[in-house]
Amino acid sequence: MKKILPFIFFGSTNFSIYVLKEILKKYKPLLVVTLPAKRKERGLKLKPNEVYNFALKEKLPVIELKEWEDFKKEINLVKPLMGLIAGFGKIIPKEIIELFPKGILNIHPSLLPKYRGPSPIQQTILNGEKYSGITIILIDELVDHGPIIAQEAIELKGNEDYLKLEEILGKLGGFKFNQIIEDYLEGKIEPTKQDHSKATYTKKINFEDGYLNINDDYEIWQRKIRALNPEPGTYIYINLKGEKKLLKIFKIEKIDEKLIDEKTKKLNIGEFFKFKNYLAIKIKDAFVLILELQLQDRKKMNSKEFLNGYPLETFSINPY
RNA sequence: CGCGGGGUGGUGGAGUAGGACCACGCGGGUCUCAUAAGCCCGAGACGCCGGUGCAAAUCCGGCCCCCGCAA
Repeated sequence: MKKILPFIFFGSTNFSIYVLKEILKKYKPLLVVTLPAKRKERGLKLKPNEVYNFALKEKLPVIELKEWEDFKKEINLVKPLMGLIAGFGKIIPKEIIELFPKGILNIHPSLLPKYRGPSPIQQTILNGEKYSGITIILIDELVDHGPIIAQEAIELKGNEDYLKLEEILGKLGGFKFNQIIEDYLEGKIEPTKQDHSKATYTKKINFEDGYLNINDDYEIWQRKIRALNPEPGTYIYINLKGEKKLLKIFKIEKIDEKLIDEKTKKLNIGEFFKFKNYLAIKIKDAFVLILELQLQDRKKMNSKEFLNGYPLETFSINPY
């Protein structure tokens, strides 16, 4: 039987859902708080909020946070002992934190103090880290800065993509929370200060970060592709019938040089060629087989299909 | 009403008024010791509704769907 823990859960991303799902195996929150559905994407349509829908499906009380003032009233009604944030996306003001007797915990998908900020998962992959993990902290007024309650590391295989790592860390975060929360509430865990001198920060990922440069190493390409899909995507530019077009790249493989014929070996960086009917390109230190791609305005497809419609001689690299 | 691109045989594309074309795939045949090879033959398509025209994939209006960017 699920135990009701007197806490409020704050979350608004897929990471939040993974965490919450795991917690629900053992506990139920008093309330789920998420950010209001925003008008976004093509046509600025109202995009349904995943966490909100998830909470409804699980029959959990859920509200959308609009004004902090209104939220204060909600707190007075619910009377939570503590809060838990996992992928919320909004900074909680000090005066709100103070309304929770046991404070607000945050499950952050990195080994703090490394990778504070908005894109810890992406940065972990981009930097080719061997380890990742989650940290549960007690929040203070600064972002990802509060003392550590618990931490759990995992070893990375080196082939995780963003979605996979988000899932792994989300589940791990929820699991760890379940393990320690009763001890925490009973005062058996003493929070330890982060070593702020070792802190590193991540920034918001933007579209430009997904650009794949033909003068970069294969390793960089492959990390970017794993870290930055599906959002914001990784891409190169090509000239197609006299026009510059965006070409998104979703899946690549390094071609074993032993399988490359003499003629292909002489290609310059940035030249395309055909390998086993798939599209391939020479970059700085490798011959790269492009498996899945998407031309601007068209659907995602494999490069065999792409070459049916756009033979090799109809396009070339546009190096920015 | 954020900006923009697009819906053509099974797949990817070309085609802005008058014989619907190309590549891959598929079926049949043929060549080969053999082949995801080559050659020959073949089936198969213009998102939906309406309008203008002698004539519409192509022009006009409405609808549906897909996609890139931006936020």
